[in-house]
Amino acid sequence: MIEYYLLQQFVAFAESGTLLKASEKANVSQPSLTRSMKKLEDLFGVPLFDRSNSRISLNATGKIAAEYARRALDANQEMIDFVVAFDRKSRTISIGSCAPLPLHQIVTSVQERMPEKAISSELADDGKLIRGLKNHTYQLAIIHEDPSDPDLFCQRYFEEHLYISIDENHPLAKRNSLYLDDLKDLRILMNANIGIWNNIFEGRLPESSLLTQNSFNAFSELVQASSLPFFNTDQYIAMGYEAPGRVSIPINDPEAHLTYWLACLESEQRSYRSIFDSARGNLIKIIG
Amino acid sequence: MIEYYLLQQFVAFAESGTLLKASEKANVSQPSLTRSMKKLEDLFGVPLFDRSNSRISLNATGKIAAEYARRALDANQEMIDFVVAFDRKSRTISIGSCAPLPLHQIVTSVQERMPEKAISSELADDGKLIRGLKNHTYQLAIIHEDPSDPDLFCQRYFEEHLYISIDENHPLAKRNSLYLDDLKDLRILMNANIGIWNNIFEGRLPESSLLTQNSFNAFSELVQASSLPFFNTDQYIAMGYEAPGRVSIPINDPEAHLTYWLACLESEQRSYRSIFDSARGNLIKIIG
DNA sequence: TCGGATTACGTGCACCGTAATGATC
DNA sequence: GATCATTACGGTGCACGTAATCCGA
Repeated sequence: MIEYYLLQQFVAFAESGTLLKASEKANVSQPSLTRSMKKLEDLFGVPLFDRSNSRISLNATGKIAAEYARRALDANQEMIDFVVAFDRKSRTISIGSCAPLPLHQIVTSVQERMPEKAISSELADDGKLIRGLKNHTYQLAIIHEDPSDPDLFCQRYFEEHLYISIDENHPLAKRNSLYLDDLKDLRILMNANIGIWNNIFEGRLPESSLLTQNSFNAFSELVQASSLPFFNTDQYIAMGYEAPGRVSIPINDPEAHLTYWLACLESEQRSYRSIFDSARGNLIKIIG
Repeated sequence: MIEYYLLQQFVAFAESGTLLKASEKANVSQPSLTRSMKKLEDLFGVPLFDRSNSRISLNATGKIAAEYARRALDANQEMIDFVVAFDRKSRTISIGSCAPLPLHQIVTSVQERMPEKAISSELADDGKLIRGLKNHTYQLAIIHEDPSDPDLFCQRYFEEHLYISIDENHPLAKRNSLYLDDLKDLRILMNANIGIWNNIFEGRLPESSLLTQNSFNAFSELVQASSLPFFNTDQYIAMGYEAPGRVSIPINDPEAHLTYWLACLESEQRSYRSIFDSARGNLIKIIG
C-alpha cells in the first residue's frame, strides 16, 4: 500500500520535471523528495526513474505510474468532496412550495421542530415539486392540488383567498366582492415571487395593470406613499397586513381561492411526522 | 488528503463492526483505532459515527464513506499491480515462431545480446504471429513467408529442408530422394510441437503413420531403441543429429522446404538492430 | 560557477502500544 | 463480570529540514 503523501510528491515531480521545482510545489525540501522518490520506487518494486548523476527523470514505467498516481489523488479528493456533500445533504432539508405564505409557515415549523437541520427553500410549480419529491430534490413540498399519488403522503394544509385592498374612495370600494375582470383598468401594486398566484393573473389582467415590485420593502413603501390598490389575501389580512384608507374586497373567481397541501414521500412520512402534526394544528388555528 | 493507513483501518472497522475486532484485522491496538477514527472524522470534517458510550457504529455518511474508502484501497492496489505488470512487460521480450529451430536460435541470440531482458517464447502460425507483432503481443517473430507488410520489417533468416532418417536396410534407403507419398505405409517417429511442420504432414500422411512423441527424451530413446524411421532436417543433420544405422534422405515435395524470415515492427526496427545483425551472421554461418 | 541531485545528521512529530478508566449490558 | 470504547502516558520510527557534498553544463 502506498501512502498519499508519496503520490502527491510524485505527481508534483511529474508535473515539474526536477526535484527542485517539485519540492517548491509540494512544500517539502529537495532532500525529502529524493528520499520519497526512492521510497516510492521501493514500494512499487520497480524502477520509475532514469538517473544520471545530476539529473533525474521519469522512465516509461514512471510516466504510467504518474498517470495512475494522479488519478488516485483525484479519487481521494472526490471521495472527500462526495462525503462532505452527502453529509451536508443529510443535514439539509429542502422545501419547495407553490406559494410564499405556506412556505414561510412550514420553514418556521421546521426551524422549531428540527433545529439541527439546515433549511433550503424555494418556490416552484406543482409539476416540478412532485418530481422534486420523487428524486429527493425536496423532502417537503407544498402543492395546491392533491395529486393522489401512491408514492406521496399528502395532508390538507390551509386555504388562502385572494383579496384586493383598494382606496376607500374608489368606486369599486363599495362592492362586496369583485371579479378579476373588474380590475382590468386599475393599476395594481404586487409583489414578485408569489409563486402560483402569478399564473392566476396571467391572461386575466393586462401586463400594464401590474406594478410588480421585486422587494417587499419597495412594495410596502409604495403602499404607504400612494393610494394604489394592491393584492392581498385573507391570511395576510388575518395577520393584520392592511393599509389605512383602503378596504379589502374578496375576489370571487374560483381560481382566486387556493387550497394548500403539505406533501412528502410516503416512505419518509415517519421522519416528518412532527411537521405534519404541527401543520394540522396550524390549520385549525388559522381556520378556526 | 487522507492517507491510506486511515482508510485501511476505517474499512477494517466497517467490515467488522467493532473497534476491537477491527483492531485485530488491521493489526493495530484498539486505542490506536479510536484515535484513527477520530482523526478520520476530523479530516473528512463531518461525523461518520454514531457513538453511544460503549458502542460505536457507522452513521449514514460513514457507510457511504466506507464504500468510497474501499474503492480507494482497491484503486491503489490496482495501480501497483498495473505498474508492476507494465514494468515486467517492458523487461520482457516476447518471441513467436512458426518452427522450433529458428526460435531456439533467436532466443539464444537475444539472451546473448540483450541479457537484461526476460524472454517469453512460443510457437504459433504465421497469421497469429503477424497479428501478434502488430498488437505488441510479440516483439520478434519468425514466419515462413515475407508478408510484404509496410508496418513490418522483415529479414530473410535461413532455410530448412525436411529429411527422413531411415534404417539403412530399408528398401527406401537406396533412394536419393523421396516424396511424402512414398512414406504412406511407414510408421514414423516424430516430435510434437514442431509448429508449421505439422501442417505439412496434415492430409499428406495417414494419422496412423505418425508416432508423435511429446517429449524429446522419449523421442531420442525410441530412435535409439528401434530402427523406426524419423523426420529430420538438413539443419539438425548439419549439427550432427543423426542416428547410427540410418541414412537421411531429402524429401522433394516443395512444401518440405521452408524459408524463415525474422520480423519485427518497422517502428521498432532500431531496438532490435543487434538481433537482426547477428541473424544475418547466423544465416551466413549456417548456409555457408 | 551554478543548477540540481544526493548524502549525512540531528530533530520533532505523529502514530503506536500498554495500562488504566469508563460505560453499558 | 464481560465487552468494548476512551483517556492517559510514554516510546519510537520516520519523515522532515539544514548543511555539506557531489556532479555536470
